[in-house]
Amino acid sequence: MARALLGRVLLCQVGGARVSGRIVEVEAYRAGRDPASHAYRGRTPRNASMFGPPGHAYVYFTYGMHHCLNVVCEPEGTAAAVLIRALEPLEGEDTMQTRRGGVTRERLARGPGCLAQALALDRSHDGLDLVSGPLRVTREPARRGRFRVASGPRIGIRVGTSAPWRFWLEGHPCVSAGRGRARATRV
DNA sequence: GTATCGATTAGC
DNA sequence: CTAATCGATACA
Repeated sequence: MARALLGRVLLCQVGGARVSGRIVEVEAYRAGRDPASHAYRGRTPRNASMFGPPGHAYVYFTYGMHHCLNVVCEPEGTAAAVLIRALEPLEGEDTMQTRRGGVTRERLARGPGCLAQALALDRSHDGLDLVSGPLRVTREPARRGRFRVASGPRIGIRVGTSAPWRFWLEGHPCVSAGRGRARATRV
């Protein structure tokens, strides 16, 4: 599921503007025994949407200042999700520039917290239907251009670090980390 | 009730 | 490397 999202377009029409970008980096958080998953210790008000229907958003707040967007994957009752870590901006670059404080195009949505800021996402968007709502992954086929899919350990976690469940378009300038020298496995 | 820690980021 | 900053979580 995580790899299937790479190269697809995420469209966001919240906050009175239309913004979109191509997904270039994701991480998978598995159901069951993935200790790095927010759902590892069961259902709470925070992670409830992870246990909800697939194809919906799980947006969480962390470090007292950042929001992050996930796509819920498994059937209702099974908590798995894909964290969307970075986008290549396509539409609404000006809007994203305003929200992000005038950083370079490559950095507009590079990193999960930056991505949510560029798209103006917060907890009010938790649970949104990503198929038909104002925030959605479009149905057009994935376009990965010249980029190949690479994989490696997930970022920013202290448990579950051995699983290579981070996937990105190798060499893409909008990927948040490990550009060039990352320990990566070609997929 | 208090203490600790984040699926992060920007800055030094 | 650390500060920022606050909700969730762990524990007394």
